[in-house]
Amino acid sequence: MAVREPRRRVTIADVARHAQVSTTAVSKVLRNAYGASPAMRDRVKAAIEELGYRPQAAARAMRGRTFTIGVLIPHVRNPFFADLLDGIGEQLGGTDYQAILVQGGGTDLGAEARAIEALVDRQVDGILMIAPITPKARLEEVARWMPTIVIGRHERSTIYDAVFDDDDAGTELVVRHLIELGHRRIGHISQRNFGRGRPAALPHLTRAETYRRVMREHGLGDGIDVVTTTWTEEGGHAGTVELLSRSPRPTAVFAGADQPAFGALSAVHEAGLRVPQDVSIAGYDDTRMAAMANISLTSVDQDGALMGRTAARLLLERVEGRTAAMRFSVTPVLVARRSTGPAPTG
Amino acid sequence: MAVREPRRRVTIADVARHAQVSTTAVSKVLRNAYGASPAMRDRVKAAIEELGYRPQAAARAMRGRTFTIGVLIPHVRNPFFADLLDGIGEQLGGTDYQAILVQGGGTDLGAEARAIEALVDRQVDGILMIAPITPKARLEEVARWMPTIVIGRHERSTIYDAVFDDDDAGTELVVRHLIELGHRRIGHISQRNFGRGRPAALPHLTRAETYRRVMREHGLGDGIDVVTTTWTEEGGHAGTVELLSRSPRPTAVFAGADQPAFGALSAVHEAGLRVPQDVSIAGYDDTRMAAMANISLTSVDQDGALMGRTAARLLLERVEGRTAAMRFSVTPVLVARRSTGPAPTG
DNA sequence: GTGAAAGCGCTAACAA
DNA sequence: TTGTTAGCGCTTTCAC
Repeated sequence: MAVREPRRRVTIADVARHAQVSTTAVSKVLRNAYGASPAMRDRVKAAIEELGYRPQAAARAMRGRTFTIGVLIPHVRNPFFADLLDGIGEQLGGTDYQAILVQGGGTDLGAEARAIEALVDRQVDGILMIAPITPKARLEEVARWMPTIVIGRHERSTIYDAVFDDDDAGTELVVRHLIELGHRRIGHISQRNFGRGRPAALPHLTRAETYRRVMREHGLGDGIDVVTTTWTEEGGHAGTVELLSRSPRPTAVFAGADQPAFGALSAVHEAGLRVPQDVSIAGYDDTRMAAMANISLTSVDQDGALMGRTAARLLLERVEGRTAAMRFSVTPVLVARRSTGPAPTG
Repeated sequence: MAVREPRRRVTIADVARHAQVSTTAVSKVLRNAYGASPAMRDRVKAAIEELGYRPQAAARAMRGRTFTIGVLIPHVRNPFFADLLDGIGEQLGGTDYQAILVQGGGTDLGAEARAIEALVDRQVDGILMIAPITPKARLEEVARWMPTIVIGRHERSTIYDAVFDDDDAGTELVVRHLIELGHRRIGHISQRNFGRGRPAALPHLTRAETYRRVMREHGLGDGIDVVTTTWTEEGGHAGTVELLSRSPRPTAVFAGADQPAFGALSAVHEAGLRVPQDVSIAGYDDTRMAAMANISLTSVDQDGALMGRTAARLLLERVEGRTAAMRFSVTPVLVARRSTGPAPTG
């Protein structure tokens, strides 16, 4: 009972036989290649339909394309990545390309390396890497093999394309916003650095750097206070607990991303303090939860769907043959909500 | 500049030449197959190491396995699925199998069908389907081709394995909890039904059914009020706005899942009502956000990581040859928090 | 225990 | 325009 039937799959040869043509003809029709008369196209298409034929990606991979786009994603738990994936899906919809996702961990260089290799081993036609922590040299090594787009990192490369948010501008927006509200002691939650080498191109490092710069530019060097955790709800919570234990304690926290900001909100709440009367909280990413009325988190919007669409478009261009490197950056917008307010007086 | 180097990949033949053995020998070593002496194993392994050889999945797929597990996921935005994926990753880690994810949409039968076909076309060794809306007949058709585990649906099948939460028990827990708190008019937010045929096996339908049953069993048939939207923050918000417009309005809302529950919280907040003094809100899934102190959402915990681990384990068993069908159900636990409280008197 | 050789389904030279 | 044919990199008989 319930034995797997080794029913043979329909192949290109079956279609050819059924349509009374050669396998070459079928192959041409499948790829919309030159050299097949309209009449033959119709017959082949009819046969494909009747037999329910579907090309096997593995066999195609041996000679040509797999029509597969590999997406490296640190972790699906980050809601901002969902926006990126929406954009990617939008751009790929209607094409013959299918996106497959592989989780890289986001905090484990080895796991990410394995994820990238998994994609390479599976002969995808191109790779979209979302905020990889892998050293640039290795990224370029991969990019030499196959079309690659790196999302979220700022370095210049002549071998792969880059799509990123202007984290410097976005951070400046939030930090200035807080300073204009009268805050002088502003804590910042940053992420542990998991990569090696010179990874200054990663968002969390740019954000921390810009935060420091803007603070100093406003003569608030003494108000700088950075704690380093992971950008999760739990990490944001722990980081905020630490910041709140300072004396004097900061009157505002720039959490670096929405996920840790949610944890920050809960930590402030637990401490019996009010947002924003006692402590202002700001995030980054403008995820959907941030817009909920009971959360109302001030954040920075970087159009994730646009980034995703652009990245996918650039990748398809590369698959089609472009080799010149391109860079695309999104300009972020501050979305001020009720989690930030004037600094408490006194 | 920046031209893609068509540098040939290292193949099994290169390894064989380098180790002075046949390609057959290399293949045997790779698969830990019988018929290779320890001495030969060592030489081949050394050659693999030196040359940096990696097997190409596509070529393997032509004859044997791809060592790839396909995961169909409705949408990465649902945080509960992240728990499932954690469990799957945990179980697959250390094996030679790699999980690849494909998004199916969750609300579009056609998109899901394409996602499943994409997985089949790519010759994965097995498929894990998370809450598919595809008719059972089609699931069984796929399962006849390749090892399949269905997560989240309750139907019995002799062809695929099922891993699911006991939604009936979980729903009973929440609804009774609300009734015991004195609520008589309890609204419920359900999901539109996107599938066809007899999809009574999907979680949202079980939850709605059980909600109705428990209400009636407590003589609260008149207090039943179900609105149907999508299980997103936005959907939960819209559904709650509708429920709050009733007169008399419900004193509690069982949102069916955490995501819509978050939207419900925001809708109640916007209406100028207090949670739980005016309206109690309960979700399902016990996601991390639910535990945040400022949210403190009453929910039902279904151990997603355990479900994921189990599903992956069952799938590997099937890949190794098991054909008898198995079912595994997780017993949910109520997690009462501050979003639910006594019904307002009067 | 070892290796030669056939062949998986498809694409792309090349001939016709 | 059409078809013949030689592989792509691997696994798997089946001799030895």
